[in-house]
Amino acid sequence: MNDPTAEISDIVELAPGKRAQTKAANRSAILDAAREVFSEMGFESATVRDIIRRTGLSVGAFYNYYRSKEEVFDALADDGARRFRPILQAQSAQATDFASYLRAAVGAYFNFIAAEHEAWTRNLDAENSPVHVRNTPELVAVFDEVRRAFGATLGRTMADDVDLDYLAASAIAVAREVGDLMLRRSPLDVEGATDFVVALLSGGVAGLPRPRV
Amino acid sequence: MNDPTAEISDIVELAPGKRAQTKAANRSAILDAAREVFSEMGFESATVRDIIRRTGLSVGAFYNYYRSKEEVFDALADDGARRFRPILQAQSAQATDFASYLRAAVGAYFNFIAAEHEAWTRNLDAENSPVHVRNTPELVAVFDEVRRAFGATLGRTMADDVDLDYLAASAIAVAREVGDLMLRRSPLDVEGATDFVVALLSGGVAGLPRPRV
Amino acid sequence: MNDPTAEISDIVELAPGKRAQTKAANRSAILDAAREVFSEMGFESATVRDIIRRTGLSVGAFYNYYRSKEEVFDALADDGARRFRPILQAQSAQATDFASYLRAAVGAYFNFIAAEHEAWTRNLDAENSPVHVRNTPELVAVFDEVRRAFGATLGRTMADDVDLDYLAASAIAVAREVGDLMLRRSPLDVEGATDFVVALLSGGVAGLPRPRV
Amino acid sequence: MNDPTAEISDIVELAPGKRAQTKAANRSAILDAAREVFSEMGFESATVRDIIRRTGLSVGAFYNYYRSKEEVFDALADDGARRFRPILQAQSAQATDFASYLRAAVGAYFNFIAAEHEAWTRNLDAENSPVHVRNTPELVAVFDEVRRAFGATLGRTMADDVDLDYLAASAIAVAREVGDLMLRRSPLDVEGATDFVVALLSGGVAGLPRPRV
DNA sequence: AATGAATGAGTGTTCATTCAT
DNA sequence: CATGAATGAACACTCATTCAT
Repeated sequence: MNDPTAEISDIVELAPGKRAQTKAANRSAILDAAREVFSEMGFESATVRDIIRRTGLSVGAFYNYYRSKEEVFDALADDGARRFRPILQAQSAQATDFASYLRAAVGAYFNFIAAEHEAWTRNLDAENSPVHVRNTPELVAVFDEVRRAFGATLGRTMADDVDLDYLAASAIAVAREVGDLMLRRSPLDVEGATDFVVALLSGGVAGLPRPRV
Repeated sequence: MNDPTAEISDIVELAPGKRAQTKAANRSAILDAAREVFSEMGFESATVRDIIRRTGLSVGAFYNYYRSKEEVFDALADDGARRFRPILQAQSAQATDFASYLRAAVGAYFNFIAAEHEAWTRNLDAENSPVHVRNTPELVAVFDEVRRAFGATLGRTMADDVDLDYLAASAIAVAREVGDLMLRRSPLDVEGATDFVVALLSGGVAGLPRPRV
Repeated sequence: MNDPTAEISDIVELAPGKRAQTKAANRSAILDAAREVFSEMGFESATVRDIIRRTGLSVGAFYNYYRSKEEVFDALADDGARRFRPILQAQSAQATDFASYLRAAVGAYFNFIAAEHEAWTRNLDAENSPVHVRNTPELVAVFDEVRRAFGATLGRTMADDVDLDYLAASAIAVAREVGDLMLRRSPLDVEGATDFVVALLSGGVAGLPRPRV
Repeated sequence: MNDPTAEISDIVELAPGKRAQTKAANRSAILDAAREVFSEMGFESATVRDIIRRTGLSVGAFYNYYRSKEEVFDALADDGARRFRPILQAQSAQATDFASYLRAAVGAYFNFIAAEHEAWTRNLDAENSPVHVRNTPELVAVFDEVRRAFGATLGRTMADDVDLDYLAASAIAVAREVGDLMLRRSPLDVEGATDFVVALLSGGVAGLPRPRV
């Protein structure tokens, strides 16, 4: 920055914006790596070196993009929320009753995590992992969003004398657990998982769909 | 202490069990402190010093009782499981159908965590806590047990072509979430929470009870 | 001590001096254990607990007999020297020339370590041991004694224009090394080892005896 | 530093090797410090902090260069062996009989330790040191090499019915002891020490040279 | 005296973060 | 901006020693 030759070579060697592109690429490379690493080892166990190792960058570079390990973690949450919220809202905008909202929201969520697949590996090996794994921050953010949206939709649909807090928490928990399990199975069956959650939360055990073997 | 003979035997010979009493007290003090600390900060973030600080003991004392940080963590799981499993089994022994088992199991769980109250403070301040919170190991153990029992009961009741994995995971997640919320509320309403969970899982949103304000 | 019944039972149950006997026995039990442990693990690696574990006594008892780990170590040296010095002196009293003194001294040393056998296990597994083993303090003391006696005898025998320091150090080193090797072999051959050392130091390689296979 | 072009290239681009130089310097500074510290206090007593204190570096820096305390210790052995072995081999290649090999080997060893002087300070203050001193790993490695070479040469010269193990161990022990003493004297007399060892091992006490006072 | 739980300074090692190059 | 060596606070854990019983 205080090196004038840098400016020149920028112009000569790089297309305009090329540097900005690299910057953005690095930022997101770190973010992606962090998502993986935090998923696999949890926030505390993950080291900054674990993260940058996957990017090919240097430790120093990490601190050029994020001020701390904590900051990437938060950025991850922001990122997840920023990308999922619009999807969720779009999907659920036209929902009129609880069941349709539920289906839209859960479907959106499952499609989202299915798309992120790799990155959301998260609990895939939770069974045998050292137990000390952690919530990806994106989940937290997403859950907050879902919780809010849920509350709103429910308020519109049902008499608000139902225990909304309990219901929202329950629905989110179910979506989360089933989502994790869904990712663990192959082939990936988003529709089946969505059907299950919607059915369970709408009609209870009695209305549950039969899985196709 | 409230045993007058203790004073006498103290002088002549060691009060039988006096030392053992202190040891047991310290052991459980460490266990309690560990439960709190792991709840508040998670396994990784929690330091051995965090734990012993709450007991007034020394670092060395910690290692007199547990061989490692890991071991207290495991002991916590054992402890929780050991105390809850029999309760759970007793309660659910006579259950004949899914609904009755569900009610017995969930009721047992909610009563258990309600009784542990203080100790199970767990996520009570999760909202404002440093985000990096974690599962208490006891929960893990208990959940495993519940999951197993659930599978068994369900097999008896329903055709086993329902997605048992999804269902067990969902039920456990719901019980957990609602249980946490329940503890956060006052007055404590175990019955209400139990009703909610049973109703939701049995009949879906439609059958949900109305909360008494 | 402030327990009057103890005094009584001491008199009733134990022969007079019995207590003193126990004390002496404990002292030497600790000493023996320490010799073994220091031999096997070296001073630094050996822990006080390692030592008392072999005596059946308690940590506290250890500090009743010795003020510190260091003190047992020193006591070991004193002990070794105290027991070996008279033997050495008796054996070498009538020696008139270097060769006869050498034979007497080396023989005495080899017999001594052979007798202590077990305790002097010392380097027996030095080859595969973690390298970080240490000189038993007894060796140090014994060596000092040998060195002194050597100097004296040599002065009498040879013109003192030979390099006494070099010679004494060499002879001690040879005795030590060969002694260690001797203990490693079976059957134990004190005479053969003595012959070797005497021959080597007296007449060099040329005069060496042939080993019996 | 004494390279004028360095200044220029420093500004434009990193001086090639400048960093590498510092790294190498630090590495060897740590190695040297470790040699001293291990010599003075032994492996167990020596702390990593003791070592780095002498380098002015930080604890962390130590682990930048060596993965563990153990590793520096081993590196020390490698280092010593790597540097001495070729010298030893070169010196002893043309030896035809035991006496000439002995002279070449011992001479090489004494010259080596004399050259290393400072570093090999080793036992110089062993007399008043905290007793708990230890073999520098380099000695171990070097001794192994000497032992091997000795066996080979002796096999050629003498009937192999002499006790080679005893002889090799003895010769090595003598060289070591005399070497230590030699370093303690001033002026340094490598030739005198070599003469002594060769004479003692070849012809025994009888053939010993007279020291020049 | 004997016991063994308690103490806490000290050890090896890790890792987020800084900064000279 | 990138690099990666340097830093040092912090951690889990050990162990000589003390001391109440």
